[in-house]
Amino acid sequence: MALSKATSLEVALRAGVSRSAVSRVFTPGASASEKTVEKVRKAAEELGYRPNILARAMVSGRSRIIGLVVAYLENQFYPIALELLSNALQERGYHILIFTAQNSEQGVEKVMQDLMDYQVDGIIAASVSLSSDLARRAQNSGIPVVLFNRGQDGTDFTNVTSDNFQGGRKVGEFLLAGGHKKIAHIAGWQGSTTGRDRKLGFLSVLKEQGVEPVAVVDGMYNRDVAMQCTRDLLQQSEKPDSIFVGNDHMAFGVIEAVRAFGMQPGKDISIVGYDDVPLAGWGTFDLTTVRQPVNRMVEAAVDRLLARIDQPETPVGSILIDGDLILRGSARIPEKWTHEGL
Amino acid sequence: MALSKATSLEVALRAGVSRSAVSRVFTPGASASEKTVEKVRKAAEELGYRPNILARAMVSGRSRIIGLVVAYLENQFYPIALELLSNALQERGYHILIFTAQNSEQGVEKVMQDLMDYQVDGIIAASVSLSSDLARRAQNSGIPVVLFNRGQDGTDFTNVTSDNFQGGRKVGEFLLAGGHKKIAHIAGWQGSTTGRDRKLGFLSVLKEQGVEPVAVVDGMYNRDVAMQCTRDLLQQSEKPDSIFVGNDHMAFGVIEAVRAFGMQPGKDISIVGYDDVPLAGWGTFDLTTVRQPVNRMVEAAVDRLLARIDQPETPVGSILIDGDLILRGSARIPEKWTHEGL
DNA sequence: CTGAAAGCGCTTACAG
DNA sequence: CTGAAAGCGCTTACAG
Repeated sequence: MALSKATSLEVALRAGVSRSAVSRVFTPGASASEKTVEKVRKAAEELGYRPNILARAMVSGRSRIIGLVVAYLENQFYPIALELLSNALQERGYHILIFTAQNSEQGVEKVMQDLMDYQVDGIIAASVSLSSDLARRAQNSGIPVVLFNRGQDGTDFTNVTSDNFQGGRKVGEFLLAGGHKKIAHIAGWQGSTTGRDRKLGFLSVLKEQGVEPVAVVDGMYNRDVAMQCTRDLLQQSEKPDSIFVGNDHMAFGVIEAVRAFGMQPGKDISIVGYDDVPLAGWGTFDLTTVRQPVNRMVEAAVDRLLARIDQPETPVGSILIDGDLILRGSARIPEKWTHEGL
Repeated sequence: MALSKATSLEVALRAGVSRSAVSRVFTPGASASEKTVEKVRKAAEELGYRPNILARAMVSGRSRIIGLVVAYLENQFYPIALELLSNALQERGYHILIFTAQNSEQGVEKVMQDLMDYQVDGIIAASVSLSSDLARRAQNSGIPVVLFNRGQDGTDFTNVTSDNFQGGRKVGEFLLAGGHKKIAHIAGWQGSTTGRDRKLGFLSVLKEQGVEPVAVVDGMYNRDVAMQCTRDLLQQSEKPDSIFVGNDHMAFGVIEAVRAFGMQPGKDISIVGYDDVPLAGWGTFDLTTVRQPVNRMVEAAVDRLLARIDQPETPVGSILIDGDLILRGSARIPEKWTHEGL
């Protein structure tokens, strides 16, 4: 009944030991005799006692709280990642405190303050549009940071991404092998490394094979922008026979725009995305796309973050995770390819 | 530089006042002379001081943390709600700690313990499948709870939902006015009040007008189940000319299944959903649906929760928010209706 | 292994 | 309005 109202002192009294003993029983790795452990556990159970994490945080300097900075949950990739991150962290005894970032400079400032006010043990920044300023400032304050699905030009931070350059290359090879001649690219936001790397990888293949893209534009990771780009492309004299789109979220809009022109993806034109969010697998879109292995990305991010929390000396570093091209119906598949991927 | 490392004592020393004075300056509503405020603010600024929320929480008993229990972020309604809830709470000086619920009984138990360990000031339960057990136990421990998008048979809790019964009625009236004769319902999970109320409202209208539905099945809020139900319905001798689906997430699957039969929603058959998530507005689905006014639901939920935190005596109660039927292309629109809704 | 004591950073009656 | 003191619930050296 008196759930979580009991304090360690009350437990100590009932168990006939000191508060120190109670604390030790609830501290993994601390030494206590079998007898003590038993007495304390019994008393704790009867009183419904659980250590107050906040009090523990004060003295230990560990809040067991990870700040997650996100924005733009409309792109399905992020909620999925959030759910997996939360699960993984919960299993390790941490929880996620959400910080929704406003993009203004003021916003970054505010988020940074909030993050520090709550004494988070670490930060996962999963917002592509987030100023890397935030990461730098957290780092300066000694708070470990992991950039999730967001690269970094310098080498100051730990970041976890899929291998965007290689992913872009896979799409290039796929489209060329499929005999496409008029290839366009509606890129991810060029202010982000993900957008740039995918583009760079993609274009590097075209260049090697001597193919000049008919168009390369910035879709800004924005659905409306991507749709408008598509309409523009389809009205050109030199219509593309294929479009590589910087992420799935935009690609769904591109498919919609293509259909509005009476064209059928996979038949009249090939569309390829990036992410492989669940929607991509729906028959409605049936989108060929490069899979970002969210599970492994989450695992890596959590591993690294907790490692840096436990041992601040752990070196930072970029983690690149390989992602497969998933073949579906939205793009013509080269005859000699099996359905097993590359 | 020494961000957030400074303590109130250091600020006090530098400002030439006591720790109490510093505390008062940072406590809204506490009394301090203009002079003191000025001196303290200056010293704090120079030291980069900010009160430690965890320490404050210990003595004040207020953590400024709200536990949000969610699951199934694949249904777009939830991430959208999460983002809005987080924004609204941040504005009021609170933050969301995420608890992803596993559905097992063990899971509920674990979530409950975690929630209490972190001393959350309040709980928002936005998981339809969450055992109301959790809500009850939190309540017993004196933690205010708001059920979001989830009703409650008793009247013990504060819950915020759209007016699901009326919403169901609107769909019924709409389909009948459109001249539909063979009406089917793939309902939301019947273990939830949302699923039940929508169905009840819907069927009440049919009954009033003496129309017997051709089928009423439980779609479980599961896309695959809904698709299978659809296939079954379309293979019956008495095919439906319209289907009311318990939420948008299932409706997208229903539309897909319908198209796979070579039928066109809005022409060969009318499909109506519930929620009006962003996807519903995409041309690809163009789904007629009842809008759940997430903004207002979030506002109400936050208002009520914070009210109960500040004044535990605040009575609980159900809040019903009216939602409009949004007319789009997936269902035949009665001739006499304008496009302005009901 | 165990307990007494100090301390984490803050707020809140209590006097003045 | 202001400061000294006590205390929030816990952990961690320090002796024993």
